Amino acid sequence: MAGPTLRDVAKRANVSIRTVSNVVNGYAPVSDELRARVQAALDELDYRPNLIARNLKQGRSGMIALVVPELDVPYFAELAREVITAARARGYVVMVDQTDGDGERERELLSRDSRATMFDGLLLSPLSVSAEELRARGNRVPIVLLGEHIFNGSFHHVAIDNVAAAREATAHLLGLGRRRVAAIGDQPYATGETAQLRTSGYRQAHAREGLEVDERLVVPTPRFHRRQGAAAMEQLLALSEPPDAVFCYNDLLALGAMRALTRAGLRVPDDVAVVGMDDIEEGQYSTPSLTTIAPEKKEIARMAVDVLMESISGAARPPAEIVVPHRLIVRESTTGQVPASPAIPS
Amino acid sequence: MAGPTLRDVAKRANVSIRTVSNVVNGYAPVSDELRARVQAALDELDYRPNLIARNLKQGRSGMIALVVPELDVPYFAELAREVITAARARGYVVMVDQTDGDGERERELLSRDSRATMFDGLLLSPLSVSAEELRARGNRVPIVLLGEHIFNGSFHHVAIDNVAAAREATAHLLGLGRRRVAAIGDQPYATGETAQLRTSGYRQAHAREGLEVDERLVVPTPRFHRRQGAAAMEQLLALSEPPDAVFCYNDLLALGAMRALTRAGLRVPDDVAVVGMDDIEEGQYSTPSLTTIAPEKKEIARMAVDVLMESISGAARPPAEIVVPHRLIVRESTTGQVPASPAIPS
DNA sequence: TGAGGGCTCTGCAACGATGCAGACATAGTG
DNA sequence: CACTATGTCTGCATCGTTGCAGAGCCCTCA
Repeated sequence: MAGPTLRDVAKRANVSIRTVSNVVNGYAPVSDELRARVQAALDELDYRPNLIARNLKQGRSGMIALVVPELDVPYFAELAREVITAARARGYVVMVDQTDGDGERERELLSRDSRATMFDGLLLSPLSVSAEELRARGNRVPIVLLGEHIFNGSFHHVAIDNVAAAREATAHLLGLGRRRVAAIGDQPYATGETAQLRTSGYRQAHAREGLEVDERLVVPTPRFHRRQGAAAMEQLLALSEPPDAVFCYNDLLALGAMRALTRAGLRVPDDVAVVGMDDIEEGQYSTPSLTTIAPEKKEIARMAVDVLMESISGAARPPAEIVVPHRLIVRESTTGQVPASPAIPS
Repeated sequence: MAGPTLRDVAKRANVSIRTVSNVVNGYAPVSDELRARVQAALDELDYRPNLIARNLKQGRSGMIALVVPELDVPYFAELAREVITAARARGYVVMVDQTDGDGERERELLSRDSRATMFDGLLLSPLSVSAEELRARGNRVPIVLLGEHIFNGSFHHVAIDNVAAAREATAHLLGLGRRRVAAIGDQPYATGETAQLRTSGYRQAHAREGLEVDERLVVPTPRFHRRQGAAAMEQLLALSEPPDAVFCYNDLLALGAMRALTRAGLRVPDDVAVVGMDDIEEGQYSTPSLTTIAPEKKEIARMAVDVLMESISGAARPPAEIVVPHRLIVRESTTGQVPASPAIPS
């Protein structure tokens, strides 16, 4: 099982271990003749460096960890993809773990014998654990938070402007003349403030138009899956005055809501217009396709990895609050117009 | 940056390094008094074991790597989720990497200085690299293949019975009285044989009914995304005698195909019935919901991790060909019937 | 009383690699 | 020709941990 070590190669080539190491790494100058001899030995034994040993010696592992609630939620899958790509570009590999939004699981990360110490840095997308808690457990590993708004600024943090994004999404619906615009996804009691920020944007959009928010149209959901979107939509349809538009706090909720609408025999957007957030690929292919707020996922990943790398190299910058651009992408679920061409979204 | 080591704790508690190690690991018996003293020192310094050093000493890293083509393809995201969960249950963490189906990237894995040596085992879902190649590069790390059929049996391999699954899917359509059943996703020239197995099942189903396959209805696609599904469907619709049903080699192709059908003003399943494969969650919520072949993803992940763990512990079993169950899930895209209740799929 | 046996605790070596300082030979310089 | 610079190559120490062998010590029992 155990492969040959530098020692084995050295013995075979009749040189010192150090010289073999030099050849492997191309470090110090080595005469052509010796290099050839060592290389031959390397090839014959099919030497592979033991990266664990190298890591120990060098004090870094070349690995970062990405912790998300659920990897099979498209937004996180797409984000993970970008993070892995960005990390690779910097010579890092990414360990991915999931917490299922379970606070316990998130806290485990910070516990004494968590594997966290194996990584040079952590990218966290926390749901339950507050920044306070994170800070309290003085972790030695640099951390960058993704997508959660943390007021006290203890950590680097990368996200879109949630208030503005929600405001624009809602304004889009109001701009279409809809007057009973519902919101699906509020989480008034959650530790994570993202949902609250979105609700706040939703309210701002109404305020700017001088409109009142009908509180019955603001539906909280414990999670952000299709299932909850459908359930919330059914609840809204049961109202005496159902909504004529819905702003959902993510695309999955929106897709669930659309499904419920279709089942109820209602047409989207004719009867009810729907907007989501995240711009997951699925929304481009749904029927109807989904109007949404698109965060620059590539940018989020790139910035997060960049900032993390910086922290790893020891730059003791004060925690940065990094805001990544987003934009509204209008599709059929609000305008009902099939784009001229191409027929297939890229 | 560097935290306290066993040495630091030992100095502080005035004991040997070895004793601190014993306390940390609960190994040898340590008197209550000493244990308390050491524990105090551990707490005061907030000691965290250096897992890299531990790994080096123990010769194992507690990490496996999962390599998939694209993490943002729902099937792989869902699979990754299960793999991570299964691995965690066995005390392992999972490094995830993507190859984008790029043969180069897959081969990189096997190259001399790939990080592969850092892991105790590899779970591979290869697209381009053949088993031959994998075997040729004698990697020292145990490997389990996912979802590719490898005839020569050089590696452990976990997958569903692709031929049977495709046959059942096609038989379902034929059983509904459809007579022009198309197939989207053939890859006659691909190294990976999965597509070919599915085509073979598709043909078997026809043969069993004594039906001829119209070769124009078998549409190859370079990849398995929504985009290719839509394109293939458009191509099929342009035929003088378009199909009345389609078997797509995965759900994404099917969703793309449905999208193209809807755009073309056709009704699913009335005009064209659609079946996919993979049972990704999206198919439950699409309009119409998608009939599909559901592989036991949990089981695939569990088996793959189990077999890998076994190889890691040195069991030199001959490469196992593990077949995981699948089943046909009938939804609206073929029967057109909205299930009575519940309205929301679980 | 003294050999034997637990119980605690310790020190050394090792995992496989790299940093560093220097050895040795050769070449260059005044 | 002595002396320094240069180019190659080597050995030792080290990263932080654990395996192993054994050192004391106290107790038991013949």
